[in-house]
Amino acid sequence: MAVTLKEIARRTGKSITTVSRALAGYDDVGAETKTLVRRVADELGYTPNLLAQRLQKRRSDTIGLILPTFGPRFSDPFFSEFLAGVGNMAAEHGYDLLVSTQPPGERELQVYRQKVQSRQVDGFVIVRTRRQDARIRYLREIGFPFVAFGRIEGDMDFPFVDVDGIQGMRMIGEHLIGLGHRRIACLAPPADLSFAEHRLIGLRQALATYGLELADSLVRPGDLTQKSGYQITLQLLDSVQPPTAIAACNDLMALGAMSAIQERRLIVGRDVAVTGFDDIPMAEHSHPPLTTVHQPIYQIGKTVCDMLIRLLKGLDVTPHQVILAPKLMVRQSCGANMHRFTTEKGGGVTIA
Amino acid sequence: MAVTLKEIARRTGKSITTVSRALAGYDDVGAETKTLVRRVADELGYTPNLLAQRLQKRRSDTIGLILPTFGPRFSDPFFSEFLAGVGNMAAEHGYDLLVSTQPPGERELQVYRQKVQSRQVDGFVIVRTRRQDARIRYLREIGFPFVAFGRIEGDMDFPFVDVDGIQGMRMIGEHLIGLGHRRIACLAPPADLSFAEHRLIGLRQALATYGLELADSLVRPGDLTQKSGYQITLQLLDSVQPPTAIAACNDLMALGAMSAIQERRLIVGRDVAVTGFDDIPMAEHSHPPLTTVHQPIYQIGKTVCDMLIRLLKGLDVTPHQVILAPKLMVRQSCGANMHRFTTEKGGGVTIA
DNA sequence: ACTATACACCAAAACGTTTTGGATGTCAAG
DNA sequence: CTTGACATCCAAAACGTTTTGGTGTATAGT
Repeated sequence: MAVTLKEIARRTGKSITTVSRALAGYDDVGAETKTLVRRVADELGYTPNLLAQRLQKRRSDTIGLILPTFGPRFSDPFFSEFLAGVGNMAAEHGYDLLVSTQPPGERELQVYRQKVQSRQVDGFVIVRTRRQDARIRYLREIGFPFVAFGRIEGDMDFPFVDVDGIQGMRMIGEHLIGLGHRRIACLAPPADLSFAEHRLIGLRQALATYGLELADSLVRPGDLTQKSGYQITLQLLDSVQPPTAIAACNDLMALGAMSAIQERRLIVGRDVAVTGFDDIPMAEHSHPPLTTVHQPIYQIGKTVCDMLIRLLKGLDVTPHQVILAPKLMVRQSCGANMHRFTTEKGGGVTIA
Repeated sequence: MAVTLKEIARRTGKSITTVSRALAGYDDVGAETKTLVRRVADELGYTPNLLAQRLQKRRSDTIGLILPTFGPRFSDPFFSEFLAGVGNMAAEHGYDLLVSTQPPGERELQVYRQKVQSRQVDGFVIVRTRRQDARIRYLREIGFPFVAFGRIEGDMDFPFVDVDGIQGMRMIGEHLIGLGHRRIACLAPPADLSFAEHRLIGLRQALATYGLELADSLVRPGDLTQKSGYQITLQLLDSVQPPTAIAACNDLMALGAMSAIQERRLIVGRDVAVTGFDDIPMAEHSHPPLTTVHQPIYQIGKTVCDMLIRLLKGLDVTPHQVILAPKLMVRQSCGANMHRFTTEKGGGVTIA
């Protein structure tokens, strides 16, 4: 059977109280008693029963993370990296990470409510915020602790971390325009996502600076998967006036776009430029390497989790709203650096 | 404050016992009392305190899943899909999923031990088994419930699900040989992983059937990432006698291999054939689409979790060892189906 | 000799639930 | 009027921990 405080108390001839306090290091326990208790506890391999501890302390020491999945073939390199960041930080502070998957919708909120009411978690990490985010509205309403990755529309008096999507996409836009592109298409995210808006605005800003406009026909909403990037790009390439550049709002769609372009026997970077957003590990090793905007996803996961833990511990959380500057990663899919891409070894055409 | 049984008892004028039993549906509670109690519970929005419930029931209704991550830039599409499968099945049966990340090694086992001893989880899902798997050895030793995805070396009297890697890789080998390849290189997984051995055996078997051998110099162990596939392939291409086909033991490395080949301005499928293993979502939409072996990862996640839950509930778990037949997905990276790849639309050379 | 002050300890309550082992009342049968 | 069966209810114990509010015993100060 599991070893309990009671058992240690019996063996040391002390009371349960004393044993508990000895192990916790209180100084109303004698030095000898302390060492005795600790020795016996070690010998028996005592580990406190967390369930009991949590009931008594009235907190679960658990952080909730509910992944908004879409369908069974859910596979997002973005999330696995984020998860690692959150998970490691949580573990570092002795918190558990309770992970759930639930597509956005009616039931999603139920899950949050249930976890709150049954006191299963002490706080939530919210990912992929929506412009109108029912999760955030609910949690704020009841005053339940959470930290979001991403912003929302309207009142934003809550802790979050976000990357400046406007600036990121503006950099992409300016870079593409600098390379001579004028007909730029955008593979947009679902419109209800917060970052969708930002990224579109950023792209529009870049174009506006040069007196250009983003034609509605060139803004194509996808679902963030490689497949949708692929399909939309095929359509774009088959249109009467295909774009010369495709700015995808995430890397997965950008990779799909590259596949589509290559399938049409066109050269990415030369015939059509492609850019992404996220800088997932794969971006660096795709062919050609993907020009994109770097988000330190792992680090963001850690930061978000750290902020939440500070919040839970009642510590000061400043700044409680962090907007990170994105970093443009110019590689070859945009047509810049083509010399590297073509001459390095295998010969072939050199475009200086 | 939170609503408790006590509060309901107070309001209904019944005892805590009766309230508890009424809600649980015991039939030693009068019909009227039952409805009364339920009504009041509903009105107050009662949700049982899971911490208390679990302490009393001496189980955590929680399944542990510890991801063996490597480094901070951990990003494996394989895991996110598996996670979704496990998570959904767990949720369906009212179980929580406790996710942790921990690189293999000394500390990893500590984490398992700690979760077991503190009664944080009722059972584990083990992923990416090693040939000598300390996790499995430990859990078996203490008789703690778990189900593994993957096998181990030696005594295998424990529940697991696995895909027949030998057969899968044999199919790959035979397919490549059928296409005329004789110099086949293998991008192998780290040797300590269980499936590494199986896949190499499968490939060797295929070659042996045709009186061929797998030269040691062509077996290159990687670390399963795209980056390592990329680097190893560059080395292979630069060697005196480059292979005509590269059989990667997972899709990520295969994708890296394709990048490397393309960077050398060679055509994947024509100049060098590439194959993968896993059939991650990305495989279908890479360029060219990746010939690989399909593993129903989401489904495996569900099955593994289901088996574990049955185990925990004391239900019959038969068969408790499942080996799934893999499915060869012939696409274009291997050089088959090249007509589709080249002629579909964009013109260019047709290789019938 | 009396009061402080510190020190070392502990019984009991509490956290919120489920289960155990009755208690009470009613009704029909004997 | 008893007896037994049945239906309905509940006090108390238990799960394993932490905290509260003490008690008792030296030692020091007056």
